[in-house]
Amino acid sequence: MSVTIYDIAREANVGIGTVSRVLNNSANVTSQTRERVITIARRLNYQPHAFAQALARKRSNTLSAIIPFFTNYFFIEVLQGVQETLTSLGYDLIIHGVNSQDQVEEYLQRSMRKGRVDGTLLFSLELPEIYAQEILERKTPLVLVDTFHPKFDSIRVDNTMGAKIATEHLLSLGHKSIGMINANLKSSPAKERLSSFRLTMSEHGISISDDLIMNSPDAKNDGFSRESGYHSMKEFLARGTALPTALFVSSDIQAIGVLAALRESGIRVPEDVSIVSFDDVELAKNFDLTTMSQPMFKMGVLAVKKMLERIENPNAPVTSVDFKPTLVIRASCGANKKYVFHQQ
Amino acid sequence: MSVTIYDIAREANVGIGTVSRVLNNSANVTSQTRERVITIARRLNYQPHAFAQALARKRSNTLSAIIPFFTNYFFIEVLQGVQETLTSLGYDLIIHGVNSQDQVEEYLQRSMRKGRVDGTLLFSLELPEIYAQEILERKTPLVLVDTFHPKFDSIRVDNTMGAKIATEHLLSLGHKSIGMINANLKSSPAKERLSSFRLTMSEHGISISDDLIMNSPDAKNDGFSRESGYHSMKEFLARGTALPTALFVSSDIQAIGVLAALRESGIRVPEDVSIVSFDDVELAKNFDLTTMSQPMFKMGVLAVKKMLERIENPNAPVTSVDFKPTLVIRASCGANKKYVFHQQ
DNA sequence: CTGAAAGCGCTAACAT
DNA sequence: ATGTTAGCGCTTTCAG
Repeated sequence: MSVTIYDIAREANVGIGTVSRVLNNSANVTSQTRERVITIARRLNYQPHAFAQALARKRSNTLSAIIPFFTNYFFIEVLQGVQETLTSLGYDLIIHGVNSQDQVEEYLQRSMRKGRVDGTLLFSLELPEIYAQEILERKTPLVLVDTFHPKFDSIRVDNTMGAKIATEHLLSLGHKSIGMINANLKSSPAKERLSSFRLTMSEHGISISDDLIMNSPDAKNDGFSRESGYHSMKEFLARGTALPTALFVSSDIQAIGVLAALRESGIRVPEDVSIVSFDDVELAKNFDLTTMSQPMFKMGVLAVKKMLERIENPNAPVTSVDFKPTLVIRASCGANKKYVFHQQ
Repeated sequence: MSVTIYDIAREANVGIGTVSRVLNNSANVTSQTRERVITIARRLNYQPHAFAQALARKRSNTLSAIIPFFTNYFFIEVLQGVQETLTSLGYDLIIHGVNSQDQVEEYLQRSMRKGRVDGTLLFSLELPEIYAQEILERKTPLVLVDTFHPKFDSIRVDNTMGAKIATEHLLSLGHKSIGMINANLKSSPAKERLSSFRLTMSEHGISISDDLIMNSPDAKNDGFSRESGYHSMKEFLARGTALPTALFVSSDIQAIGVLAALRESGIRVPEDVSIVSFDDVELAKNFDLTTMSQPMFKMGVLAVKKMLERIENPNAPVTSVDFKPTLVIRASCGANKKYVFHQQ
């Protein structure tokens, strides 16, 4: 079959132990024999067998990521950070795209097959408590991104602050009547963004009636989708409530749907209604969306970093970091005169 | 450490062979002992060690994909097809995102580490001839998606037909002066789309001068990017050539950039210039792009299917399938009155 | 400094 | 039908 260290050992007249040593740069090998082994290995075009290594080392140098896969561009951008960091470290990444919460469990199981991966990254999905226990017992490293559990390392965005900044931006522009198009309240980001919106409004002495708020009933991707935004906006319009002068939308992708729905009704943005959304995915700039920017790439990088630390030191105290989102002003809120949002 | 088949064997008073047999559903086990083993395995919460299995089976049940990762939404949609098919078959997917051709080689190497993966999927990237040889010798299954090599299975889109249909659509709308915003000619899809465009035009008796064609110089993603489209359009405009009445753009993502550049110059679509692009990524509908649709999900599914066949039968003749793209008419070409592309 | 040998956890061929 | 054993390819003691 393939060339193994036995082949090299034979050719070099040394034991496989020695071959292994030079291949792993471990000390105590004459530079003579080292040379010889390396030359032969190269000549034979030797490639180590990853699984055999993993089995012997009890370490696979691969991570898995469980992620609401291609539905939301937010993840793609975080993944990019994960990918690049991992690659530079010689790690591999196994991707498990899930479309619903049920699938999470299956993959959690799979990832936990001992030795399969050194750790797993869970994105934006609630960690079922039953699994939390089991994972803890098995000591499979797990880090959470954009989700939370007290027993595991996590990396999140400060949704409360983000929603506050977004809301205050709108307020500062003179808006008094502000509505919110939200994702599904089952998701914690949606929950947090809503309460912060409410709180901020009330801090400014404005109470908001329920018909100014539209929560998505969608299960798919927890309502963080274009369709969700579109339908929410349609329904909002159908309610007949007076249109607020501004809208806070819980994600860029939804905002794109909102824009479409608005356009169909001949409602202009930002002339008739201002919009600020959340995420700042690459798409956002194509739609000139004013939005709360999250450092997605950096989050990916940090997730990997945390994971590696956890692997090194399984008993270190659990850490949780919150990134602070920043406001990116484009045209959809009407604050930026530079932009021409709609052409004639 | 973790629970192994030895633990189960001991508890069940059987040999590890028997345990292995029931776990693998092989015949010749009393339903009695089968029951017993299964119960114990479940109670102990046994999880097979994937690497040990792979080592013994000489088969890993994982595939790798080398892919110009997050840059182009086309890939994401194909990947979705790959992912879902693989998952349903119990395979894992290791993703290698590359940003340039150089990285391809590194990953090709990595993927070829014997036993690491059962096969690799190469997307849209030229296969260096040196590697082609080596891969053939090593007999690592490789299937190409959106790229081609005579020695390997491949799945592509018929770019020639696609460009022809797109061009003829524009022609049928009465356009005589049609330009093309193309990606980097280093990429074969770009090359094919251009020549087909040229050919089709000349078949209709129209010769096109070079200044109606703009090829991207970008290396990044071979010019299939929003920025590339934006800059190409800007430059096109700067040339001072009379603006054609229609533009064929080599990808949706570029078309989005083109749209932005046009908007900045106050040029309306489709009133001033009609556009048809290529791919039909999900985004396309958000921009009301008329475009050539490629069955991306299906391509992903088929790629996996081909790979599995190749694994089963390494010596089967090489196959190559071409998907036929279809025209999706939206607003950007002005043919569809239903759409209101720009609001007032 | 280096060879030999004992695993890593599992599969599969070989006995019985 | 089931126990035993020999690998799979590599790492890592343990001698020497």
